[in-house]
Amino acid sequence: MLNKTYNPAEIETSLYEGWEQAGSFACQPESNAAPFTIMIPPPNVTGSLHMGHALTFTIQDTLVRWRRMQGRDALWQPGTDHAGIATQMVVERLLGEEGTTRRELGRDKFLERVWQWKAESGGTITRQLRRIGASLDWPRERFTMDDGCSEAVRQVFVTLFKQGLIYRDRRLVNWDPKFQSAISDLEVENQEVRGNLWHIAYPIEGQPGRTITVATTRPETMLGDTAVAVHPTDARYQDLIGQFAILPLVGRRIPIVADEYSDPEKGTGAVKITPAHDFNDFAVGKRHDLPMPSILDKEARVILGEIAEAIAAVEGVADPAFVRTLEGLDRGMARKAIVAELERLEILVKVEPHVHQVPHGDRSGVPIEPLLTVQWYANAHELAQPAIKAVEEGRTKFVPQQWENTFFAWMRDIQPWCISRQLWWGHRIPAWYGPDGHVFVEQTEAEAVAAATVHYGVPTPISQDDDVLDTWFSSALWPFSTLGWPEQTKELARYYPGDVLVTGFDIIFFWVARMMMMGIHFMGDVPFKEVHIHGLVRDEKGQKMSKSKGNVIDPLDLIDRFGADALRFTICALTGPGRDVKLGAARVESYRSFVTKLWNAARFCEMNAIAPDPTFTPDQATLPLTRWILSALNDTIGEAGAALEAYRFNDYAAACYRFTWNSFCDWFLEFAKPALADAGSPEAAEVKRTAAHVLGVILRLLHPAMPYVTEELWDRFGYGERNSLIGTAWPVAEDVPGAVPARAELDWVVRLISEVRTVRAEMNVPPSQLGPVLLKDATAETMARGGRWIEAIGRMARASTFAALDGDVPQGSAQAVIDEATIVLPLAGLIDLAQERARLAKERGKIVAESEKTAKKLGNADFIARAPAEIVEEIRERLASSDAEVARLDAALSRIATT
RNA sequence: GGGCGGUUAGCUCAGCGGUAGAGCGUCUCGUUUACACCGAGAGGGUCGGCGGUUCGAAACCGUCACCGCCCA
Repeated sequence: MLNKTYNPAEIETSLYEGWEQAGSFACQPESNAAPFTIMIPPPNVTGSLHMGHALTFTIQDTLVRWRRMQGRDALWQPGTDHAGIATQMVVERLLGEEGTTRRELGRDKFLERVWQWKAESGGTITRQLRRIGASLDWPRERFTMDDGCSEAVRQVFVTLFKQGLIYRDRRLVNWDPKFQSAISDLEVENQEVRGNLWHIAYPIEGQPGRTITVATTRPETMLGDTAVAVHPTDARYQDLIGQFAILPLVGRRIPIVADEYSDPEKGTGAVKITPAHDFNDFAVGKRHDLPMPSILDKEARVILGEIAEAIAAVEGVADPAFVRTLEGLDRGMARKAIVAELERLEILVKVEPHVHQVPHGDRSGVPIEPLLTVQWYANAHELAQPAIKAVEEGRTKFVPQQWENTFFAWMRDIQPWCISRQLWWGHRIPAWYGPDGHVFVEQTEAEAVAAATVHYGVPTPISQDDDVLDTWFSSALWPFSTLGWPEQTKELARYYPGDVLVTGFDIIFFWVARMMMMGIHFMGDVPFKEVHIHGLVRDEKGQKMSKSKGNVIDPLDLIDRFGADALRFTICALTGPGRDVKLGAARVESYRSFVTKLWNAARFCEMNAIAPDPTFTPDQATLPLTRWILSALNDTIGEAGAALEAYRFNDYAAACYRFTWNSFCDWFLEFAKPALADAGSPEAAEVKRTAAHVLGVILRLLHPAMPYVTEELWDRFGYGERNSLIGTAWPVAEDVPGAVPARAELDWVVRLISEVRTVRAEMNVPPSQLGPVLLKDATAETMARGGRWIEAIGRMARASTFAALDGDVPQGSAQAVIDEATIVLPLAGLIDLAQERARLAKERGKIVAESEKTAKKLGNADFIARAPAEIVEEIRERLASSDAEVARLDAALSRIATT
């Protein structure tokens, strides 16, 4: 016997282990089935499961389980990426707690330590993914730092280098002073900061007393100024273009240049140019061929080395002694000192409070310092072109399609991709330098040594580049490196390209773009045929979840409280295309009711000895009841499949919910009760076999969304072996004979019972009070139909008898209209006639309004002339039926009119 | 400043040319042997504003307002 209530915690773990041990998640490379491949954007190895993961993995698992049931050979490739910065940070923090540092330990020991950490703690997220039921092919789990992936990285790097698509360059990068590494544009977050706009007067050379006032948010960078820029058309400064200003504090003469970058509307219209510490200034510096001295070091402390020769004493403007005191100061301290000195010199004209965007490292949280360094770059512009083309040509499709625009906008304006990172944890760049700095890029040290020997003519010591590659460099290879590339494995041939990449829109630039570029370049084909972009998970109020807001919901907590199925079904129910998902515990709690409802329906079936009968097929149905539910089931199968096909998880969930609760439980099982009680009849046998069939289909339809409870019920009922639902075929609609009349009949019964219930409820007739249900003016066919359902009408409409009414309506009757007939409920003494008249009048009012609306439409000659004939016909029928209903209501009213 | 998305019942959303819908919540009734994580019933909307196209607009077009996100 099933328990009275469903307890997810009791069964989830053992069901999952059962599937996993049975190899139910495994792909079948040797099979003839069409493959279905999903490559996950690998989660960060330091990560733990958050609601975003719960959303994306629920969607993916729903797709994978569905396709697997459809007979596809599903490969859902699991794994994690090595998350260079994040992982290094985690391990450094541990070292800090132990009172040591990465540098004290040394590179090799540190890396050992990271691997140790990975072994102990790197499996958190993969364990948690099991809790939500994700059916990933675990034995194939990969890690971006494992040997195979690392070999792929080296091969790709060397190949791209030799193709000229990877090169070293000295340019500005986003420098994170905390990690002391370059970071990606995408790891930079602009934060609004309340700062100041400092207006500083720069004296004009040779024109005593004349100054040009620049406005800046970063006065500390002025040590590195090499120009002042004004807009070419700015009338205020025309005569100064080509002149020189004296840079305060430093004493260097710097040109005043005309450049459109300067905005006449902002500040004073004159801006100081510090090419080595600002991206815009760098561009100005390039255009005007300006020197680019760096005045901040890798920890964002002042250095004077590159401007030492320029430092000069200028009376009242520049004091070398002051400048020398700045050396080694942190950028914040330097700002204070410089502002104070400018004040003292009385060349600080104005300080204006100013709110502006300051770039911050998304992990370190500190302001990013643009820094001139030599880094490795990939020519993203070139790699992007085939990726753009692939999307233009529809070889990769975005769903919803609008995200293509985001992809195009990013890819068409893509900047050189800085791929080197000044970290220890990651793929060390396979580049070695000779004593003269000549670079040898090879896959192994031995090959590099050999190349160096050839180059120099004698064996020559070389040393490897200290830097590692951006984590995304290896993630970009994931769709093929995990399949064994560069080996030409059978998996690679079979599962590449993948069918769909499922991810959030914030990931388009990260994985989607990069996987596209690398996939096309190295595999000659796109890495996935579709990209399904889903929304973000937010809290109930629509706020983004964040630790600082304290509104984070832990999916594991929700699973503990309500079960994985409830969480998963909630996610499906709330996931419309391109919509964010607003999720709170209350939503999950309410969808848990659905899981319980299914459980209880199954329990009811069990109590009535409903058991699977593999010999049953829908074409054997003979009764209106069974034909009706089987036909409705066919509709649901169609809706659910079409919804999943279109990534409309909300429609899929709603179709299953509606059928299970509203059709199967509310009506079918209720109608089935007499047949079930009368176990011996052929009708009872058919109803039972049908109930078992329908329940089995419900379990199959719901399995992708609610794998646990459906598998449990499937097994307990004996539809199949233990853990077999996951591998059972997805249902298809099967022909049901006589479906149309069966549906007309049951539809009528449902309407009759509902009408009677409505009238009784509105007239406050207590359910315990039974009464006759009489039909006036009903055709013989209608009466026969009602006669077949007399038991259900009695039980569900609280009817003592069901009969035709030939004579007058009994005193004190309530009435309602159904098709050609009028329902008469003789309730003398139980109802208030005045109230009943009011009720009928109100009903009549509604129908009259409807009738008038349609009549008006038909009175419009243009409508008759221009609307399609079938629409006109439909409106005519609507008018006829509403007029007929008004007439019946009028008759009903006149029967109980006061006299 | 540029772009994208949104604005429909108290809440969350579906509908995207032909009678305004669902789930949840609310109210009323109900312990009828699957289920109170339940059953029955009800109430609740000039579909953000204004124009336009059309026989017909919640839907299509224009415009404005407000909200959210992305890029400068």
